[in-house]
Amino acid sequence: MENQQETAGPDLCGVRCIHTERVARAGEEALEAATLDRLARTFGALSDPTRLKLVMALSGGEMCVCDLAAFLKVSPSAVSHQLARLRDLCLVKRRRQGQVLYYSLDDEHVAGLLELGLAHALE
Amino acid sequence: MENQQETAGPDLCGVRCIHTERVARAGEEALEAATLDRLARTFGALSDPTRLKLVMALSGGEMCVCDLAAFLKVSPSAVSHQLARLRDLCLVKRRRQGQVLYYSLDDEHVAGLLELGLAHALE
DNA sequence: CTAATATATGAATGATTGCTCAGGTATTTG
DNA sequence: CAAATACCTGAGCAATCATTCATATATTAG
Repeated sequence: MENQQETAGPDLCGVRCIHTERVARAGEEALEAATLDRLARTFGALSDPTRLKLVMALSGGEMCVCDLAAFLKVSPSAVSHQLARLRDLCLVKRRRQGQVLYYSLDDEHVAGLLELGLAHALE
Repeated sequence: MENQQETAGPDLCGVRCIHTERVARAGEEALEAATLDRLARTFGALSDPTRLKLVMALSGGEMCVCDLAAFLKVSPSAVSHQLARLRDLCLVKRRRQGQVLYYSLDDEHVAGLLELGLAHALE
C-alpha cells in the first residue's frame, strides 16, 4: 500500500490517488509554509476594495493619511489600520514631514502586481 | 468652503483636507467599483495558504481533484469549493477526461502574479 | 437499466477580518 | 511647559470565509 495518500474527508477519493508521481513532484517543488503564508498575506492585503483603491491611488503619487481618508470616505482610524497592514508587508512606505506622514508604494513590484492583476481582471 | 472633503469618522481630520487637488486627481483616475471589486476578489482568491499551495502546484502542470486533495491533505469537497472560487475568477480552467477533471492555470497572468508576488515576499 | 466513481454544491458553523470607539504617541505652536 | 494637530493602536462587534456534512450531478462499467 505504498501508493496511497491520506485524505482528510469522509468522502475521500477511494483508496488511491490517481497520479502519485505528479503529487510527489508537487510536494518537492512546494514552498515552505512560512513563505507561503507571507505570500498569502501579501495577496490578502490587496483583497479588499477599499485597500485596493487606496493602493491604486498611491500608484499615482504619495498621499497623506488625511488625503486618503477623504478620498476613500472612511475614518482616518480605518485608513491607519489598513496602512499598518500594508506597511507590515512592505507594500507601502512612509515619509514624515512635520506632523504629516506621506505614504507611497514601497517598490515597483507593487505597481506590477496591480497592473498584472488588473490586466487579468479586465480580460 | 469648497476645499473641504467629508470624512466618515468622528475623529475626522479637522475640517480641511490637506491636498485637495491631489485627492481630486486620484478620484478621476480611480477605477469603477465593479472593476475594483473583481480585482479585489482576484487577489482574495490568492490570499489563502491552502489555495495558494494549490495554484502553485498547478503552475507545475495540470492535476486532478483527487491529486490535489491528496497533495493538500484536505477533503475533495474542500478542494472542489476552492477550485470553484478560482474558476469563477478565471484563475484556473479544467478539462474532462472520462470521470476525471484535470485542472490547470487559466493563463500566463496567473503564473506571472505568483512570480511577482513571490519575488516581493522574498525580497 | 443499476452500481460505482469523481466531482460539485447548498447549508451550517467556527475562525478571520473591517470597521468603530476610545484611548495613546509624535510633532509643532505658543 | 500646555494645547493642538496628525496619526497610531488595542478591544469589541458585525460581516465574510474555509471547512464539514449531506446530497446532487456526471461519467463509466456491467
